[in-house]
Amino acid sequence: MLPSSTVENYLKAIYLGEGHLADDQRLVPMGQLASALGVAPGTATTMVKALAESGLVEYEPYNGVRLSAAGEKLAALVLRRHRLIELFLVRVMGLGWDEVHDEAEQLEHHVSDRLIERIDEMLGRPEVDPHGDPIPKADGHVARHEFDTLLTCPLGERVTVTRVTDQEAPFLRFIEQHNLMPGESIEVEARDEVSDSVRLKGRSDQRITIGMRAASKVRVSASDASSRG
Amino acid sequence: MLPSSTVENYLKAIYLGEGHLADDQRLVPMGQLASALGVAPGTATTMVKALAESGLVEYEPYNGVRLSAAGEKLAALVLRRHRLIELFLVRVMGLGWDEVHDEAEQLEHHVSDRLIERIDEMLGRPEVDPHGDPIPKADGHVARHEFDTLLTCPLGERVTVTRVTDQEAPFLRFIEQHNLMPGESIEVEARDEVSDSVRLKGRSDQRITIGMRAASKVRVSASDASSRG
DNA sequence: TGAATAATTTTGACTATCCAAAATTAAATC
DNA sequence: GATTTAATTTTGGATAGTCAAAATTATTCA
Ligand SMILES: [Mn+2]
Ligand SMILES: [Mn+2]
Ligand SMILES: [Mn+2]
Ligand SMILES: [Mn+2]
Repeated sequence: MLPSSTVENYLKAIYLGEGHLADDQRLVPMGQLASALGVAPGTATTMVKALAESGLVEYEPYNGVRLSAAGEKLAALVLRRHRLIELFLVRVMGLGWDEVHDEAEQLEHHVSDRLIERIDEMLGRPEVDPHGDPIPKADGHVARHEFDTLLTCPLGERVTVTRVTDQEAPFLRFIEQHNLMPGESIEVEARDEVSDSVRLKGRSDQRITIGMRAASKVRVSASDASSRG
Repeated sequence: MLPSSTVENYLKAIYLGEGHLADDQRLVPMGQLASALGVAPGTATTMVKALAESGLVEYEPYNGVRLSAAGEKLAALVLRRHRLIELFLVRVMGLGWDEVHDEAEQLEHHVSDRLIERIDEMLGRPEVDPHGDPIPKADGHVARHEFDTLLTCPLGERVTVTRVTDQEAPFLRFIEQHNLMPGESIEVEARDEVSDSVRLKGRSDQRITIGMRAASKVRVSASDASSRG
């Protein structure tokens, strides 16, 4: 009865897919799901129908799929394992933040509850992973902070990077090389629609200009008093 | 082309099964293999024929199966991962030596070469796992020490426990509770065929009497100068 | 050496997961 | 509103791994 790694991957992909959507209409389209998982569309359809049978998702033909309460809890626990493992690999094993995602993608399905509890304890019950993604609690509850991106935050004010929402290694290495990792204090100097670019002032007034697509993947919060690492 | 965890488990079971046998006639019978893996006999037959197709084993119908050179190397690498993981879980994560085997049984298939290298480095290139089992090198080479068991070692001489060849948690807990773990210095006082028992003098002259079956699972070496932790 | 027993292999069938291509439905466009 | 396009589902088929039970081969033992 325990879910296979395939099932866990589907649930997680739906969970993450739902994130992009509004609170009411949170149906993930089949096409998006299939491409997120790297399977053919028909495969996703078949699989989702099976998941619906076992009560983990609700499926609306031609519209998409959403998680049931049970499915959402399971997905959150997979994500918890994933993110705790990522942080563990960076902090304890000394791996780079750009190489832990793929490793966690495998291990998240094969680590026992007992070991996860050990890791959580050893890391001091952390709230976020190396990319700033929140770590769900053991009961499946997730703290959902809403942050601005570099596209929506105020201009000319110091802000702190809180989260980088792209797991691709080359992007993460770029972020690291330019001191834009979570915790860094930066400022958006200007945005230009025409050139599709955003100009930043980074650590020690270092200037960088990045594209808007990239800018939308960096989340920030106001750099004043109230914050939690 | 990379082997599935099922294939890895078969190769490892054959490798370990061969251990019991003499150097010439090292064919593992199908029945033993099937029961080691917890599958039906017919399943093992089918699977072994497939392994033979891909050149990982040599299969003699009605006689049994042995590893090819390629299969032996693969098996040794799986065992390397298994044992490094066990030691890591005990030394770094603080798990008990009686609970790491099952965890390692899963993780051995899903940990990357990179992470294994990190673990090996972090542990200081260890030679043996928490049970005293030798850890194969990255090239597949294994140091095969031959040790006496408590059934064959000299009577009335101090010896050092080097290895405990049973992974069952209750047995390991028994060993631990009576200070018979690898590294402990003990002495066999007497053996009695009739009562099927072996009397030991343990740490601080503590006396224990165990059965011969159990005694055969504890390996020891002479307690004098030359030894390697 | 012939029958009884034990080990092994074969057969037929099942589940989970996947793909390619055809068929269908929905959305967009004229 | 009819037609083209895009998304989705269906169909037919494949692979890996498994089991139960029947058939076969080997072994034991009288
Ligand atoms: Mn995964
Ligand atoms: Mn992450
Ligand atoms: Mn295993
Ligand atoms: Mn071991």
